[in-house]
Amino acid sequence: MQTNTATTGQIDQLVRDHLRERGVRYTRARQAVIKAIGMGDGPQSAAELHNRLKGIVPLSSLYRSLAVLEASGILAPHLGTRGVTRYELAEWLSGHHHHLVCIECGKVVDVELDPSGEDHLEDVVSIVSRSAGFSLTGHTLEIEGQCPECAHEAVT
Amino acid sequence: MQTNTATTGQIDQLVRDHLRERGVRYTRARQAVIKAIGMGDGPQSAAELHNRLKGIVPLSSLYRSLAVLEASGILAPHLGTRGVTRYELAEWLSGHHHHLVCIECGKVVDVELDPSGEDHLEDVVSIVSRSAGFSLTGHTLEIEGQCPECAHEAVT
DNA sequence: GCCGAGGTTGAGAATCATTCCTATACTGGC
DNA sequence: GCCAGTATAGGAATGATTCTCAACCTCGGC
Repeated sequence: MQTNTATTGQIDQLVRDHLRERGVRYTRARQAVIKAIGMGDGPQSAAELHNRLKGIVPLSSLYRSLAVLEASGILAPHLGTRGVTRYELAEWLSGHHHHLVCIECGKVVDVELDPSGEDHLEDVVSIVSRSAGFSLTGHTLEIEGQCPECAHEAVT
Repeated sequence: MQTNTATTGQIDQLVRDHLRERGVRYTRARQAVIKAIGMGDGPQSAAELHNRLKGIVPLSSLYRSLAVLEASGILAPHLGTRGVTRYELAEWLSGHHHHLVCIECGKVVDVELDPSGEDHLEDVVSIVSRSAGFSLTGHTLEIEGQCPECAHEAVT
């Protein structure tokens, strides 16, 4: 579930416009990638996407499309589970959110904070980054735990 | 800089005791790894550590030591820049902290929040994870931005 | 409708981090 | 000092990702 409830079609249009503005083509492969990403309910790895797009987009093209879309600000990478990069729609498409990451299976679930929590967080973030001399571009709260399925298995 | 100012020697002793309790040997290679990690001021990758330990600990042993120390709760992995896992001392050795990550060069700097910010954050985290059915094990705030060096280069 | 420039694709090779395998070396308890 | 259980070195194997290069499309100009 995306935290914004834009439909696949709406997102497709937003992406199309955004790319046109920047003079980047929205080719068939890229459209397929966006669609596949919209189908999951959290960041997805290249392997997972390749699976969905089997026979449509070869792996090398898939990686290239991901790189282009990331460079154009459409996708955001999430470096979660060991060794694999998962991609999701950038925040301006999916809404600002944070991640619950399962330490067992690597599953990532998007969550939103309530407005007051988010405001507070942003204050803290900006103070901290300023004091370290960093020019701030974003933040994510990564919450680690066991997802319900893994917690259950651990008991059995 | 570690946020706790335990000396290398103190940490070494804490690690030694912790491992003994769990019946894990504190071999020369593992000691070297701990020392090398204590020398950096943020999480370090296997390659960086291998560089420091050139000729002392071969790569395969280094990885094995990292795995053992992680499993024993001495080290914590940080999956930062694309494709590389960086290790740092676990929080009970280095203090609870968050990360400022440079989006250009991948450098990671540890930061602590002030107590009220941290308290607030913990409340938020526990509410969110409970509502998703996750059993909470930890959290980190990842703040992204440009470090002073990279920001400066961008200007030049 | 045709052309050329430049971006894009496909397929496989190459690279990089990490893990696995196996023979050898060490350690602690007896 | 010997044994069983661990740990190590070093190289091969794996898996994700990136690169290379020839063939292919696409867009704007004619």
